[in-house]
Amino acid sequence: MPFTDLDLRHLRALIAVADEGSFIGAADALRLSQAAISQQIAGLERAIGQRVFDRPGGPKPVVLTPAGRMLLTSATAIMGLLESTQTDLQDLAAGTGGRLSIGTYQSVSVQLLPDVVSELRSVAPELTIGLIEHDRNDELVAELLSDAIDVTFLAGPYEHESLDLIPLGTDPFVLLLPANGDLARRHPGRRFPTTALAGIPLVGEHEPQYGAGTINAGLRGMGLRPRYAFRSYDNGAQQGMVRAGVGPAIMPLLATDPTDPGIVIKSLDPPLEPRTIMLATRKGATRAPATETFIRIAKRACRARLARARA
Amino acid sequence: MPFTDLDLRHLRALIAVADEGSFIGAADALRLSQAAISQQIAGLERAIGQRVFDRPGGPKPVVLTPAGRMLLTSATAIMGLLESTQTDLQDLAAGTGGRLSIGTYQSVSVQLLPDVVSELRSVAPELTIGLIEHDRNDELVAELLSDAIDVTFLAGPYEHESLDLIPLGTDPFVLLLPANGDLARRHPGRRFPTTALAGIPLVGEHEPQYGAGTINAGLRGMGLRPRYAFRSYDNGAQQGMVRAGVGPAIMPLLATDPTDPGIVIKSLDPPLEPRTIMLATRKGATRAPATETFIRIAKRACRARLARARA
DNA sequence: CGTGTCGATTAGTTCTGCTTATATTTGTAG
DNA sequence: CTACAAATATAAGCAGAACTAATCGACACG
Repeated sequence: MPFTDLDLRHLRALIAVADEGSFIGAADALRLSQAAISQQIAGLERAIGQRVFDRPGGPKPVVLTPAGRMLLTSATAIMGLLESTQTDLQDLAAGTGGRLSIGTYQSVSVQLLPDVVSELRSVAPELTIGLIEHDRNDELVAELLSDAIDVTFLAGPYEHESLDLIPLGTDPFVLLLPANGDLARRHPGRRFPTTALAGIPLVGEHEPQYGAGTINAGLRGMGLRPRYAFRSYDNGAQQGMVRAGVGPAIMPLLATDPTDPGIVIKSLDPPLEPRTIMLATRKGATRAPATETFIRIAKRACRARLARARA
Repeated sequence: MPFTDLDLRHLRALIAVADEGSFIGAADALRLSQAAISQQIAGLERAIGQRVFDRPGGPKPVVLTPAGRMLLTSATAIMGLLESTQTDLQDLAAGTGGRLSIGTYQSVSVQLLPDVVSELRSVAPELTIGLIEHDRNDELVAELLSDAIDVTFLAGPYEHESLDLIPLGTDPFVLLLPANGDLARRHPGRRFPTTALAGIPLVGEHEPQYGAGTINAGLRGMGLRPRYAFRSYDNGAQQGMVRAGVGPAIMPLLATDPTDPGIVIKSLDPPLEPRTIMLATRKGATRAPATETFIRIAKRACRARLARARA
């Protein structure tokens, strides 16, 4: 802890005297008495152990010593830093500036975020938006708790004692089949009996990810023992494998591309417990206005997007 | 002037609390009571108009708000800057660090400075030495008065009301003749009658420089009207012209290279008023210890160099 | 539902910083 | 050389800020 006797008053006085060329001028500029400036500078010189001004006496202006020049450089830098910090803080309070870092995962990044970010940009053009993508909830939570991000999307069901969770909506798991395969022909309706998947190798995610765990748990809960013919982290790759006939896939609706003519999408009967899309912030932590704005926009956009997808 | 209510105390408290995770810990670290920290942080929050910590209550650690993080970033930067400034100031006081900028002119740069700088380096290895070279006194003085340099060599006679002048020695004007020319044969002694230069075109400096003015004034004072066959800013070039038989040159002894076999050096009789080599600093201005050291070394080196040259 | 661990608040004291008034220093004019 | 002008330094007193000690209130944990 440097300069325990030093104070911003001292630095302000130093700058003012250097600017004005006299103690009296500085006193005038700072709305203080000449004696106050004299004492400030004396205190400053006592604190650093060296003189910062030469006082020629009489009507001549005071001039900086080498030590004074050195300290003045730091003092102006500090004042500049404080000034910019002040405007940054005001921007932060207004929600119009600063930086907002958002944690996401793949399907959200692709399906939901573009709408949210573009709307956020139109509301707060000066805001810098940062994205960090992970595919596992616990990685996103770790980023949040280390303050690397301000807010994150999470896939539920999920509970965590240090988080405030904001549900945005539920994203049902659906079945993807090749458009002209056996299974699609055998079950032409919009629904597909889940048990009919017994013994069929699936296309899915790798184990450690969120989706695979809940899908497998749900299937096992119906007495099925899922096996996989192909696994990928990438939603597009999974869909491609389905199209190529490698096997059917169970994916969250938002992770699919329903415009693909090579596949058909069917709902499962009985359904798996749907994925919840949530936002999370640190429990009890003050949110920046920009974060609040983001949450509001995300709620609305998510509702709209899910309604569109179900249609 | 930003944050007139803000104080280094506040920033120190902010840093301590952020480090320790609790007000009590920070109070302990700063050797203050818990109430003091609480009031510091309250004052800080009042100054910036926003909360910097969320207090969860109970045994949980306090956490920074977005505004707190922003301010903490600036606060640590400021403390770091102050810390480095502190060590810089100590180096400056000890004369072992920092920067010393020296103004010079050509003959000093070539003949005197190498010795001085090398000795200065051995005494204060951490010192950064800067050189600024001009050939006219007033340019050097301008640099000094604008604080661009700490000290400068000057060629005298010279007076200036805002300068402290330190004479280092006198450097006599000597005559350079081609070793085997008419003039050298006609005046074989160590001295040369100045009036015998009447009507002979000389080699010399361009007008605006220091030397030319005093040389011409001195010659005119003896009834001569000097004319020039060749002029150059460069001392070596002038000496080369003498060697090539273009004409004789009058130069300060220190500007000559006496080891050149193609020329002979003679003293003038009667002599011109010799050039004084001086150092100058701002009048009444505190000198950094490094500057004092430099002056001491320069005095000694100059005396030694002039004695050697006269031999 | 008490108990422990925090932070906030209050009251009182100390100390710092400011102001007014005066002394001191330096340069300049007569 | 003296007097004056213009600047900083110093002294004394006062007002306000900051600190301490003690107490209160909130929250978590057992």
